[in-house]
Order: sequence, then structure tokens, then C-alpha cells
Amino acid sequence: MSTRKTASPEKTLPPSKRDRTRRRLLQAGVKVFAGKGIEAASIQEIAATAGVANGTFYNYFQSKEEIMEAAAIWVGVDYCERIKASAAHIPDGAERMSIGGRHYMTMALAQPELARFMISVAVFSPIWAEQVEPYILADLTLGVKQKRFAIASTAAAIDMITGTNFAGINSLLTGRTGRAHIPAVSATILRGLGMAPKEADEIARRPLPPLPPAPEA
Amino acid sequence: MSTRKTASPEKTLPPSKRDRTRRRLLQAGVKVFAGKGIEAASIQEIAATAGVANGTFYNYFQSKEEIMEAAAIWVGVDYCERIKASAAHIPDGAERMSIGGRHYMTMALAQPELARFMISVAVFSPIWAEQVEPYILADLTLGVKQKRFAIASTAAAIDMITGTNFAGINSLLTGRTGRAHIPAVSATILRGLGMAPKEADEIARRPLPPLPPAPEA
DNA sequence: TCTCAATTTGAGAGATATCTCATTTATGAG
DNA sequence: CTCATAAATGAGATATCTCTCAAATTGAGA
Repeated sequence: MSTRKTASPEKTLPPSKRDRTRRRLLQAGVKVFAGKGIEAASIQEIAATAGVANGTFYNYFQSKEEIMEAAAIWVGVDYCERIKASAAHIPDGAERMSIGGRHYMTMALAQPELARFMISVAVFSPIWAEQVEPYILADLTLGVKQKRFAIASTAAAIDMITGTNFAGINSLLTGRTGRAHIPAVSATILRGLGMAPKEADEIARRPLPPLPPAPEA
Repeated sequence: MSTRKTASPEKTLPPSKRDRTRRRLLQAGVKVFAGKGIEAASIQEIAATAGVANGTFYNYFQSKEEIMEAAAIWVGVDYCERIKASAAHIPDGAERMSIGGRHYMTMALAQPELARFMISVAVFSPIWAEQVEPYILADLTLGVKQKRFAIASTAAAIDMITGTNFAGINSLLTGRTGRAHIPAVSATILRGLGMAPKEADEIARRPLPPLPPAPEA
């Protein structure tokens, strides 16, 4: 009944030791979860990988599930931020939407284990969805406002976007499809959002703006 | 190096004791996985629930992962079969496609834990996908042949269908959306397959033919 | 430099899982 | 009924894992 600090006041905290340790644990969590799979990962190993004692873990997270969710959110949001930065100069909502999805799929090809970990958490974590959806929603509403998209239900459109991207990533992860699958999936999404087939295809083939480097690692 | 019989010859085997035990284990697996979650489920408990001794489990499955995948496939394929039977009298590929997805989403509302289990396996199991995709592909090609759909890439279309349905199920599972989400998601899929918005909406609202009862349980 | 609250340590108690295998029991063909 | 084979049993050796807590350490402000 003493050391239960889940979320802390968001005032002007200095980047203290506490923050650094938490970050190291998250990094270690990502590494272990991606490396051995969720089931085989243990708190012991995460702590060891982070270079802290076993008991230290419990100052930061209550359970494997908790760090798992936090780590997956960290990866997902960080990726969204970098994608957003890479597309800062793109005004077209449709192109931005395509860039987001294609970057995610490209990541899956480059770091399959990481992608697999993130997705298996994302699929059943409402918090993950809640954190990542704003990024999608921004491009979606932009595209609607620009009359690039014509949708009936926002919630259904978001399900279509996230679901299709996830399924596309999975196809890539299992090796059923190759690189060419990426623009095909992206075009399918744009068509689902009400764009004309030809234009959707063209946008989904435009070059990807390069991502800024990861701040982590 | 003796009792490793994973798949058996498919000739005219009587429904032997072996089959019955295997089936009981699968049923127990579904119950335990859905009830306690994948992580917390143990082989011990599955065996106990099936009413067999601990060691018997290993005559049938090598690991938790193996029975997990088999159980999820069993649930998924059984559902597809029942949906297919329910739609036997529907000639329109588009309507059949809508019926399939809406039945899956309806199941998610009726049996949330079961749906959650099935999806978390389905998401990263290539074998699950391989077993279920033929059902989707059948309706998809039918719709294309009937000129109800106009798609560019079959693989991308399938990703869109499965992914969007899964994401829709998740929205329902987390309670973010209600019953009205089901036709909205279905209509979005049909539009993504190239149908006109109005017609997609209309089809996605047609009544669902009732499912035949489950043979299991 | 001194002080004290925050943080970290790590050994170990307690719990539970996996998987094996020698033995027992059930099945069905002749 | 007999017997060979298939299937089931369950105790236990072995292996981890989780989570706690009293004591040691750290570091920032006075």
C-alpha cells in the first residue's frame, strides 16, 4: 500500500533517474518480447536485459501484461510520430493516409519480430488503439474535408484502415506476398475510402518520404 | 520415438476412441483458452477439463501452442461451414460476402471470450488463414464473376475483407461500438470491393439467414 | 558535507508447469 | 474367450517463475 505509482503528475518533472530506468525497462521489454515471443518472455529476463535487479521491475510495472502493453504502445506511437514528421510537407490527406500505411508495412518487412510483437498486442489492447487512432483520424478527417474521401461511417472507416493495414502486414510477415503487396493494399484502402481506382493506384505508388531516425536504441 | 502420430491416413477410419479423445481435448482447449485467456491456460487444466490424465495430452499434442492453433482452426472452420450452410440459397456473391462477415461479428457479440481467443490465434497463424481463406475466396470470386465486385488485387482484397472484419469484431469486443456497427462495417467492405455506396448499404442491411446449430458442445 | 527520502538490490519462499515413463486398462479381431 | 496392440494413467523429477522485503545505495537540496 505504498509504492503504487502508475501514472504520475504531468507537471515539470526533471528527466530523473526514475524516467531513465523506466525507459530502460521498456527497451528491454521490446527486445525480449520481439526476440522470444510474448509467451516465452519472463519478467526475470526483462529485468536482466535492462540491467536492473529482479525486484526493481515491480517498482515500475505490476505484471508482464502491463509492460507488454506499455512497450507496444511506445513502439506504435513512436512510429506514428516519425511517420507524421516525415509527411509534414504533404498537404493531401489521401497521400498522407497512404504514406502512413505503407510505412507501417515497410517496417514489418524490415523488423518482422518487432512488427509481430506490436500487432499481437495491438489487436486486443483498447489502449493501444486509443493511442494510435488519433493519428489515423487526423489524416482521415483531412481527406474528408478536402473531398478526397467519401465515407459513411467514421468508425467503420477506421476499422477498415487499421484492419486492412494489419492484415497486409500479416501477409508480408508470413511471406505469402512480397513487396508489391504494399501499394496494392494501400490502393485498396484508398478505394475503400471512396477514391477512384486509377487515382488510388497512382497515389499508392508515389515514393515514400524517408523516416527520421529512431530516437530509441 | 514411438508415438508421434500427428496426422493420420484419411481412409475409412471408424470414429474410434482416439478421435473421441482428441475431440474432447479440443473442446476442453476451447473452453479453457476462452475462459482464462491464452497465457493463463495450462496443459494440466486442459487435460483435467477434458477428463483425461495429464500424460494423455501428449499422445495428441506436443505443446500448448499446438492445441491452441488446432482449437482456433476448429472453431473458425466450423463457423465458416455453418455460415456457408446458412447461405446455401443465396446466389449473389455480394450478399454472401456480407452475410459471412456479419455472422462473424454477431458471434463476437454473443460469445466475446470465444471470439477473442479465436482472433488472437488467427492473427498470427498462417495455418488458420490458410484454412479459412477458401471460404472467403469462394464468395469473392463468385462476386467478381457476377460483376458485382471490381478489384485490382485478389490478395489485397482478401486482406481488406479479413482485416476489416477482424477490426470490426474488435471494436465490438471493446464496447467502443454497438450493434449498428455491424452493417456499417459490412457496407464499408462492399464499397471497398467496388460496389456503389447505395447498393452496398442496402445489401449490408438485409436480414441474416439463421445459422444451423453448432454440432459441438 | 550532511541528511533523508527515493530507489535499488538480490536471495529465497512458495507456487505451479512441463514432460517422462513404467505400469495398468481398454479394445476388437479371430 | 484370448491375446496383441493401442490408449490411458498419474506420480514425480526437473525446471522456472513470480513476488516480497529487509537492508544497502544513491543523489539532490540545505
